[in-house]
Amino acid sequence: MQQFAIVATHAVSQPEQEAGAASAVIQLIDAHGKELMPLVQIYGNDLPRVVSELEAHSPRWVFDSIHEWYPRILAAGHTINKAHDLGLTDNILRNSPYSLPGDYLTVLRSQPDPATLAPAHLLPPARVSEDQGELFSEPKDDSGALENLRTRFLAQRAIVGTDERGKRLGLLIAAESAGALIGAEMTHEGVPWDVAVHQQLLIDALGPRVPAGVRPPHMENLATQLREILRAPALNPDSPQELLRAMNQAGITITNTRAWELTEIKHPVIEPLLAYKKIARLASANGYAWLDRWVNQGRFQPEYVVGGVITGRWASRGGGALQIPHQVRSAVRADHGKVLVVADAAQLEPRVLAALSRDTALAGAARGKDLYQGIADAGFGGDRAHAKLAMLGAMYGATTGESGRLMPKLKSTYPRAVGLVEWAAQQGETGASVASFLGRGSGAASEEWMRVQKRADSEEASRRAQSEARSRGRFTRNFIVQSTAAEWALCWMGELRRRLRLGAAEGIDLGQLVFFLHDEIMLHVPAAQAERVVQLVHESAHAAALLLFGTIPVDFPVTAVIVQSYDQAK
DNA sequence: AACTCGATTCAA
DNA sequence: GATATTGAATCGAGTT
Repeated sequence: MQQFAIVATHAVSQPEQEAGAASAVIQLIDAHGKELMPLVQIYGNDLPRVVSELEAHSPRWVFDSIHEWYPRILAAGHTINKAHDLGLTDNILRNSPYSLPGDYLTVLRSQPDPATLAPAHLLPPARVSEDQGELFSEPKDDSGALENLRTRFLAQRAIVGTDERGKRLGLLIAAESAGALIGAEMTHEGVPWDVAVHQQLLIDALGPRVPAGVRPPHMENLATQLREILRAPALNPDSPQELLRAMNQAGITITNTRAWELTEIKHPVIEPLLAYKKIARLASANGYAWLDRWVNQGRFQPEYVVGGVITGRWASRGGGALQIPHQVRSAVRADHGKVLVVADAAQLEPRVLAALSRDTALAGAARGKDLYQGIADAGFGGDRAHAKLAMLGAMYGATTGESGRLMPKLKSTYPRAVGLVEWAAQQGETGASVASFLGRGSGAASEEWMRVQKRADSEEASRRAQSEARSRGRFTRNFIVQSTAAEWALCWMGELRRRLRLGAAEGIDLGQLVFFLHDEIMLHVPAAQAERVVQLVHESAHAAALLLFGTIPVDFPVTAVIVQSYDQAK
């Protein structure tokens, strides 16, 4: 029998707390909400220990926010197996076309911000606290209280159906919550970061360390060169405005100072300028300040914001985890006796499109390891670059240029796949919403957007409406692919975590997931287990596709390599 | 002093 | 080639 353990803060007044009242409570219930044992009271910081003991019942832990609760359990050295995140689930249910209609959905949709409170009419009357007159008492907030969480949990379960759509939605909710567990665990572990290696590469690129606020030696040298070449003795090359002005005065006709535009220009200033920009970026984004701030005791520990992107991709906080430049990846090094297993899904999004659209021709092209070569051989005269350009253009909504010109050819070769993204774009342009395979909704168009569409009364307004419609079309076009790819990645990681834990249960330390980025994962693994983990990574990818789509003729290959440092991967 | 916004560059 | 999705972070420069 499935059991659920609801963890709630025990909302008590200040005097009660000082008198030694419980800080949290745990209620164990079955799927119908029936209580299975008396409330467990938690005192002080005893939560991790109690959770760890109750884990023997293998319940699904219900939290208002895994992100808020799980780190303190991890910090105490414990982990949990399964969980349900009420906040993340609310966010999914609010936008999903698969949520069953009813009071709870109505309430969710009436709250534009993430819900933290159960709808009042679904709750028992609030207990009136006796210390309302207290001048210095905190305002009462029952959002984390047990009855509230229990009601929300049961209401959420009630609007997930048992048909195909309900099953998909249920899988999405389980995967999202598993993702939240994994995110917290990865933050806890951290990416192994060799500070000495990083410092050395900074010295190589920038010169010896100087105090904050002083320009590093190699940058200063280049700045001097730039000032001489441009005859602008006071130039601060860190200011795009100053730089633009100085370059214009030197007779270089440009309108911006973006690196990729500068590469086109022939002028003696370009080479040192590009060199300056490159190391300036390193110094400001991943220099000494970054190391001091974000790497502690050999670990980079960014926070992951699960579901932080509308498409279901993760966002991150702290240290720019979504953009670790290749330049510094040699500093990501396994501890002694360990290795990194770095894996990524090969051309995930077009494969997802093949699965979504049931396009057997595209599935055929995806049969091999290299999907773009498959497309190239099927209709682009073996020209892989063109095939890739066309495919990306279809998924992003390119209309002009090379990519736009290749579209008719792509559409005639893969009518179902291209037809699907075009349908999604059309939906978006009319203000409708679209959804991922598992039912994550894109959200309806904003009222402001609708207003702009309706107005369109002048030439100018009409142009703007057109442009915004197309822009929203590109968003929904990409949404169906990106969001479903994110779901595949969640399932992949979830399956992998399950297998790693099975190993751990048998007393074998298979290492930990330490990093995730859209379609790429990194594990920190005891060297002796590396081959086995690589196996599990492949197995999990296969299992994820099966879990998501069932048996379909689309492959989802992953590449997994065993390396000592991150720069050795691909 | 604290905030916001645009420009830029990095990632998938 | 020049074009299209989603993000984070820093800086300068302007605002409150």
